[in-house]
Amino acid sequence: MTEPSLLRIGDLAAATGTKIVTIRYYEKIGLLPAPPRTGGNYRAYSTTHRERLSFIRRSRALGFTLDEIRELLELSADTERDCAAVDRLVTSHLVEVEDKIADLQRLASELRRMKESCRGGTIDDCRIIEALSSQPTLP
Amino acid sequence: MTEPSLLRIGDLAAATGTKIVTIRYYEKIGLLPAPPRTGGNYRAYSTTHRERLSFIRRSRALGFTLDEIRELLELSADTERDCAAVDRLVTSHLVEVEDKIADLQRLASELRRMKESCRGGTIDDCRIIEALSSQPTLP
DNA sequence: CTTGACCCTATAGTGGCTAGAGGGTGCAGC
DNA sequence: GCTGCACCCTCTAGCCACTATAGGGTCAAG
Ligand SMILES: [Zn+2]
Ligand SMILES: [Zn+2]
Ligand SMILES: [Zn+2]
Ligand SMILES: [Zn+2]
Repeated sequence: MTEPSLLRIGDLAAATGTKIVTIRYYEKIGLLPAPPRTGGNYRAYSTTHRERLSFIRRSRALGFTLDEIRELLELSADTERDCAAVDRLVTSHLVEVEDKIADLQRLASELRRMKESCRGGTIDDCRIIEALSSQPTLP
Repeated sequence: MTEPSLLRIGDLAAATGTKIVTIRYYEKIGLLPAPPRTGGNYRAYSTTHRERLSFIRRSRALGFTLDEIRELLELSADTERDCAAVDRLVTSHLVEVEDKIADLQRLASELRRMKESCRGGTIDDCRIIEALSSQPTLP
Protein backbone atom coordinates (compact mmCIF):
# COMPACT_ATOMS: atom_id res chain seq x y z
CA MET A 1 0.00 0.00 0.00
CA THR A 2 3.00 2.31 -0.03
CA GLU A 3 2.19 4.98 -2.59
CA PRO A 4 5.17 5.70 -4.82
CA SER A 5 6.77 8.89 -3.57
CA LEU A 6 6.64 11.92 -5.81
CA LEU A 7 9.86 13.34 -7.14
CA ARG A 8 10.59 16.87 -8.15
CA ILE A 9 12.60 17.34 -11.32
CA GLY A 10 15.81 17.90 -9.36
CA ASP A 11 15.32 14.63 -7.46
CA LEU A 12 14.69 12.76 -10.68
CA ALA A 13 17.78 14.36 -12.20
CA ALA A 14 19.90 13.29 -9.23
CA ALA A 15 18.41 9.79 -9.21
CA THR A 16 19.21 9.16 -12.86
CA GLY A 17 22.29 11.26 -13.49
CA THR A 18 20.44 13.44 -15.97
CA LYS A 19 20.51 17.22 -16.21
CA ILE A 20 17.25 19.00 -15.48
CA VAL A 21 17.17 20.68 -18.87
CA THR A 22 17.65 17.32 -20.52
CA ILE A 23 14.62 15.91 -18.69
CA ARG A 24 12.52 18.85 -19.88
CA TYR A 25 13.90 18.30 -23.37
CA TYR A 26 12.85 14.63 -23.31
CA GLU A 27 9.37 15.71 -22.27
CA LYS A 28 9.21 18.27 -25.04
CA ILE A 29 10.07 15.73 -27.72
CA GLY A 30 7.62 13.21 -26.28
CA LEU A 31 10.14 10.68 -25.03
CA LEU A 32 9.24 11.06 -21.39
CA PRO A 33 5.54 11.62 -20.63
CA ALA A 34 4.59 14.94 -19.09
CA PRO A 35 3.99 14.31 -15.38
CA PRO A 36 1.21 15.87 -13.31
CA ARG A 37 1.94 19.23 -11.68
CA THR A 38 1.79 20.36 -8.10
CA GLY A 39 -0.16 23.42 -6.99
CA GLY A 40 2.92 25.52 -7.57
CA ASN A 41 3.22 24.18 -11.14
CA TYR A 42 6.15 21.93 -10.34
CA ARG A 43 6.50 18.63 -12.19
CA ALA A 44 5.73 15.68 -9.89
CA TYR A 45 7.28 12.43 -11.09
CA SER A 46 6.47 8.90 -9.99
CA THR A 47 8.72 5.83 -9.96
CA THR A 48 7.30 4.89 -13.36
CA HIS A 49 8.87 8.01 -14.76
CA ARG A 50 12.08 7.24 -12.96
CA GLU A 51 12.23 3.79 -14.47
CA ARG A 52 11.53 5.03 -17.94
CA LEU A 53 14.17 7.73 -17.66
CA SER A 54 16.71 5.21 -16.35
CA PHE A 55 15.99 3.03 -19.36
CA ILE A 56 16.55 5.99 -21.65
CA ARG A 57 19.81 6.95 -19.97
CA ARG A 58 21.21 3.44 -20.02
CA SER A 59 20.33 3.18 -23.68
CA ARG A 60 21.94 6.54 -24.40
CA ALA A 61 25.09 5.37 -22.61
CA LEU A 62 25.18 2.53 -25.14
CA GLY A 63 25.01 5.02 -27.96
CA PHE A 64 21.44 4.41 -29.11
CA THR A 65 19.82 7.44 -30.72
CA LEU A 66 16.66 8.86 -29.19
CA ASP A 67 14.66 7.40 -32.07
CA GLU A 68 16.12 3.97 -31.48
CA ILE A 69 15.28 4.36 -27.80
CA ARG A 70 11.72 5.26 -28.70
CA GLU A 71 11.51 1.95 -30.54
CA LEU A 72 13.09 0.04 -27.69
CA LEU A 73 10.59 1.56 -25.29
CA GLU A 74 7.68 0.61 -27.51
CA LEU A 75 8.96 -2.91 -27.86
CA SER A 76 9.57 -3.27 -24.15
CA ALA A 77 5.93 -2.42 -23.47
CA ASP A 78 4.73 -5.16 -25.81
CA THR A 79 5.57 -7.95 -23.39
CA GLU A 80 4.00 -10.91 -25.24
CA ARG A 81 5.71 -10.17 -28.48
CA ASP A 82 8.72 -12.12 -29.75
CA CYS A 83 11.95 -10.39 -28.90
CA ALA A 84 13.53 -10.84 -32.32
CA ALA A 85 12.84 -7.19 -33.10
CA VAL A 86 14.91 -6.17 -30.09
CA ASP A 87 17.74 -8.34 -31.29
CA ARG A 88 17.57 -6.78 -34.75
CA LEU A 89 17.71 -3.29 -33.29
CA VAL A 90 20.66 -4.09 -31.06
CA THR A 91 22.47 -5.87 -33.88
CA SER A 92 22.08 -3.04 -36.33
CA HIS A 93 23.21 -0.56 -33.71
CA LEU A 94 26.23 -2.72 -32.99
CA VAL A 95 27.07 -2.71 -36.69
CA GLU A 96 26.89 1.09 -36.69
CA VAL A 97 29.24 1.26 -33.74
CA GLU A 98 31.67 -1.20 -35.32
CA ASP A 99 31.65 0.77 -38.57
CA LYS A 100 32.36 3.93 -36.68
CA ILE A 101 35.27 2.28 -34.89
CA ALA A 102 36.70 1.13 -38.21
CA ASP A 103 36.40 4.69 -39.60
CA LEU A 104 38.16 6.17 -36.62
CA GLN A 105 40.90 3.58 -36.73
CA ARG A 106 41.61 4.54 -40.32
CA LEU A 107 41.83 8.19 -39.28
CA ALA A 108 44.05 7.39 -36.31
CA SER A 109 46.54 5.39 -38.34
CA GLU A 110 46.67 8.07 -41.01
CA LEU A 111 47.23 10.71 -38.32
CA ARG A 112 50.00 8.64 -36.76
CA ARG A 113 51.63 8.19 -40.15
CA MET A 114 51.55 11.94 -40.71
CA LYS A 115 52.90 12.64 -37.26
CA GLU A 116 55.83 10.29 -37.77
CA SER A 117 56.65 11.86 -41.09
CA CYS A 118 57.29 15.24 -39.45
CA ARG A 119 60.97 15.80 -38.71
CA GLY A 120 60.65 19.30 -37.25
CA GLY A 121 61.91 22.52 -38.80
CA THR A 122 59.83 25.29 -40.32
CA ILE A 123 56.25 25.10 -41.50
CA ASP A 124 57.59 25.41 -44.99
CA ASP A 125 59.32 22.04 -44.66
CA CYS A 126 56.65 20.36 -42.55
CA ARG A 127 55.53 17.08 -43.97
CA ILE A 128 52.22 17.32 -42.17
CA ILE A 129 51.28 20.54 -43.90
CA GLU A 130 52.59 19.09 -47.12
CA ALA A 131 50.39 16.03 -46.72
CA LEU A 132 47.31 18.14 -46.06
CA SER A 133 48.15 20.38 -48.99
CA SER A 134 48.71 17.80 -51.64
CA GLN A 135 47.86 14.24 -50.77
CA PRO A 136 44.81 12.70 -52.37
CA THR A 137 41.66 12.72 -50.30
CA LEU A 138 41.05 9.51 -48.37
CA PRO A 139 38.90 7.00 -50.30
CA MET B 1 52.01 33.16 -68.21
CA THR B 2 49.04 30.86 -68.12
CA GLU B 3 46.43 32.68 -66.10
CA PRO B 4 44.74 30.38 -63.62
CA SER B 5 41.38 29.40 -65.07
CA LEU B 6 38.28 30.57 -63.30
CA LEU B 7 35.98 27.99 -61.82
CA ARG B 8 32.30 28.26 -61.18
CA ILE B 9 31.05 26.87 -57.91
CA GLY B 10 29.91 23.63 -59.55
CA ASP B 11 33.37 23.08 -61.04
CA LEU B 12 34.99 23.70 -57.69
CA ALA B 13 32.54 21.32 -56.07
CA ALA B 14 33.34 18.61 -58.60
CA ALA B 15 37.08 19.22 -58.34
CA THR B 16 37.12 18.82 -54.57
CA GLY B 17 34.26 16.45 -53.88
CA THR B 18 32.38 19.09 -51.93
CA LYS B 19 28.72 19.95 -52.17
CA ILE B 20 27.89 23.38 -53.49
CA VAL B 21 25.95 24.33 -50.37
CA THR B 22 28.92 23.33 -48.27
CA ILE B 23 31.20 25.63 -50.22
CA ARG B 24 28.78 28.52 -49.68
CA TYR B 25 28.64 27.55 -46.02
CA TYR B 26 32.43 27.70 -45.72
CA GLU B 27 32.34 31.14 -47.26
CA LYS B 28 29.64 32.30 -44.88
CA ILE B 29 31.62 31.26 -41.83
CA GLY B 30 34.79 32.80 -43.20
CA LEU B 31 36.72 29.61 -43.81
CA LEU B 32 36.94 30.06 -47.55
CA PRO B 33 37.39 33.65 -48.78
CA ALA B 34 34.58 35.12 -50.85
CA PRO B 35 35.68 35.02 -54.48
CA PRO B 36 35.06 37.78 -57.03
CA ARG B 37 31.83 37.62 -59.00
CA THR B 38 31.10 37.52 -62.69
CA GLY B 39 28.72 39.94 -64.38
CA GLY B 40 25.89 37.53 -63.73
CA ASN B 41 26.78 37.46 -60.03
CA TYR B 42 28.31 34.00 -60.19
CA ARG B 43 31.22 33.16 -57.89
CA ALA B 44 34.47 32.89 -59.88
CA TYR B 45 37.10 30.84 -58.09
CA SER B 46 40.81 30.61 -58.82
CA THR B 47 43.20 27.73 -58.19
CA THR B 48 44.13 29.36 -54.88
CA HIS B 49 40.60 28.77 -53.73
CA ARG B 50 40.71 25.25 -55.04
CA GLU B 51 43.87 24.51 -53.09
CA ARG B 52 42.49 25.97 -49.92
CA LEU B 53 39.28 24.01 -50.23
CA SER B 54 41.21 20.80 -50.93
CA PHE B 55 43.21 21.41 -47.76
CA ILE B 56 39.98 21.89 -45.83
CA ARG B 57 38.40 18.74 -47.23
CA ARG B 58 41.44 16.59 -46.60
CA SER B 59 41.58 17.87 -43.04
CA ARG B 60 37.87 17.21 -42.59
CA ALA B 61 38.39 13.67 -43.86
CA LEU B 62 40.88 13.24 -41.01
CA GLY B 63 38.22 14.39 -38.55
CA PHE B 64 39.59 17.84 -37.73
CA THR B 65 36.92 20.33 -36.72
CA LEU B 66 36.48 23.48 -38.75
CA ASP B 67 38.10 25.46 -35.93
CA GLU B 68 41.10 23.17 -35.92
CA ILE B 69 41.29 23.58 -39.68
CA ARG B 70 41.20 27.34 -39.31
CA GLU B 71 44.26 27.02 -37.09
CA LEU B 72 45.99 24.66 -39.48
CA LEU B 73 45.38 27.08 -42.31
CA GLU B 74 46.79 29.98 -40.32
CA LEU B 75 49.84 27.96 -39.39
CA SER B 76 50.39 26.79 -42.93
CA ALA B 77 50.54 30.40 -44.09
CA ASP B 78 53.25 31.25 -41.57
CA THR B 79 55.97 29.47 -43.51
CA GLU B 80 59.01 30.54 -41.49
CA ARG B 81 57.58 29.50 -38.18
CA ASP B 82 58.60 26.33 -36.36
CA CYS B 83 56.22 23.49 -37.08
CA ALA B 84 55.93 22.33 -33.47
CA ALA B 85 52.48 23.96 -33.25
CA VAL B 86 51.31 21.79 -36.12
CA ASP B 87 52.58 18.71 -34.36
CA ARG B 88 50.77 19.72 -31.16
CA LEU B 89 47.50 20.18 -33.04
CA VAL B 90 47.78 16.86 -34.81
CA THR B 91 48.78 15.07 -31.62
CA SER B 92 45.89 16.43 -29.61
CA HIS B 93 43.48 15.55 -32.37
CA LEU B 94 44.93 12.05 -32.50
CA VAL B 95 44.33 11.71 -28.77
CA GLU B 96 40.71 12.76 -29.25
CA VAL B 97 40.28 10.14 -31.95
CA GLU B 98 41.90 7.44 -29.84
CA ASP B 99 39.69 8.31 -26.87
CA LYS B 100 36.64 8.10 -29.06
CA ILE B 101 37.73 4.69 -30.32
CA ALA B 102 38.16 3.45 -26.75
CA ASP B 103 34.67 4.74 -25.86
CA LEU B 104 33.10 3.01 -28.82
CA GLN B 105 34.95 -0.23 -28.11
CA ARG B 106 33.48 -0.24 -24.63
CA LEU B 107 30.01 0.24 -26.10
CA ALA B 108 30.54 -2.46 -28.69
CA SER B 109 31.64 -5.05 -26.19
CA GLU B 110 28.74 -4.23 -23.90
CA LEU B 111 26.35 -4.52 -26.85
CA ARG B 112 27.84 -7.87 -27.85
CA ARG B 113 27.52 -9.12 -24.28
CA MET B 114 23.85 -8.10 -24.23
CA LYS B 115 23.20 -9.70 -27.59
CA GLU B 116 24.70 -12.99 -26.47
CA SER B 117 22.62 -12.99 -23.33
CA CYS B 118 19.39 -13.04 -25.34
CA ARG B 119 18.02 -16.56 -25.74
CA GLY B 120 14.88 -15.62 -27.70
CA GLY B 121 11.32 -15.88 -26.50
CA THR B 122 8.99 -13.03 -25.59
CA ILE B 123 9.91 -9.48 -24.76
CA ASP B 124 8.91 -10.26 -21.21
CA ASP B 125 11.77 -12.76 -20.91
CA CYS B 126 14.28 -10.85 -23.04
CA ARG B 127 17.57 -10.34 -21.29
CA ILE B 128 18.36 -7.31 -23.43
CA ILE B 129 15.28 -5.44 -22.26
CA GLU B 130 16.01 -6.63 -18.76
CA ALA B 131 19.54 -5.27 -18.94
CA LEU B 132 18.33 -1.91 -20.19
CA SER B 133 15.63 -1.81 -17.53
CA SER B 134 17.68 -2.63 -14.48
CA GLN B 135 21.41 -2.75 -14.92
CA PRO B 136 23.48 0.03 -13.47
CA THR B 137 24.48 2.75 -15.86
CA LEU B 138 27.90 2.32 -17.40
CA PRO B 139 30.64 4.05 -15.37
C1' DC C 1 12.82 32.35 -77.93
C1' DT C 2 12.39 28.55 -75.21
C1' DT C 3 14.44 24.84 -72.77
C1' DG C 4 17.33 23.28 -69.30
C1' DA C 5 21.48 23.26 -66.67
C1' DC C 6 23.38 26.00 -63.77
C1' DC C 7 23.56 29.77 -60.38
C1' DC C 8 21.77 33.19 -56.59
C1' DT C 9 19.72 34.44 -51.69
C1' DA C 10 17.29 33.57 -47.54
C1' DT C 11 15.23 30.75 -44.18
C1' DA C 12 14.61 26.72 -41.51
C1' DG C 13 15.75 22.07 -40.05
C1' DT C 14 18.83 18.05 -38.24
C1' DG C 15 20.48 15.65 -33.17
C1' DG C 16 21.05 16.03 -28.60
C1' DC C 17 21.51 18.79 -25.97
C1' DT C 18 23.23 23.58 -23.40
C1' DA C 19 22.93 28.52 -21.87
C1' DG C 20 20.65 32.49 -20.46
C1' DA C 21 16.96 35.81 -19.35
C1' DG C 22 13.36 36.88 -16.46
C1' DG C 23 10.35 35.37 -13.43
C1' DG C 24 7.52 32.22 -9.63
C1' DT C 25 7.49 28.76 -5.35
C1' DG C 26 8.46 26.97 -0.90
C1' DC C 27 10.72 26.59 3.31
C1' DA C 28 13.97 27.92 7.11
C1' DG C 29 15.44 31.36 10.21
C1' DC C 30 14.82 35.88 12.31
C1' DG D 1 5.55 38.86 8.99
C1' DC D 2 9.49 39.02 6.12
C1' DT D 3 13.79 37.88 3.98
C1' DG D 4 16.96 34.97 1.87
C1' DC D 5 17.87 31.12 -0.62
C1' DA D 6 17.43 26.90 -3.23
C1' DC D 7 14.67 25.30 -6.31
C1' DC D 8 11.34 25.52 -10.07
C1' DC D 9 8.88 27.63 -14.35
C1' DT D 10 8.75 29.23 -19.59
C1' DC D 11 10.85 30.95 -23.62
C1' DT D 12 14.39 31.90 -26.77
C1' DA D 13 18.67 31.17 -28.83
C1' DG D 14 23.00 28.71 -29.56
C1' DC D 15 26.23 24.67 -30.60
C1' DC D 16 28.39 21.75 -34.98
C1' DA D 17 28.64 20.83 -39.72
C1' DC D 18 25.95 20.64 -42.61
C1' DT D 19 21.24 19.79 -45.52
C1' DA D 20 16.84 21.11 -47.56
C1' DT D 21 13.52 24.03 -49.59
C1' DA D 22 11.42 28.03 -51.81
C1' DG D 23 11.58 31.36 -55.11
C1' DG D 24 13.98 33.39 -58.04
C1' DG D 25 18.12 34.90 -61.92
C1' DT D 26 21.78 33.64 -65.88
C1' DC D 27 23.40 31.70 -69.99
C1' DA D 28 24.33 28.85 -73.95
C1' DA D 29 22.39 25.56 -77.30
C1' DG D 30 18.83 24.32 -80.43
ZN1 LIG E 1 22.22 3.10 -33.51
ZN1 LIG F 1 56.31 19.34 -39.11
ZN1 LIG G 1 40.22 17.33 -33.15
ZN1 LIG H 1 15.70 -11.19 -26.32
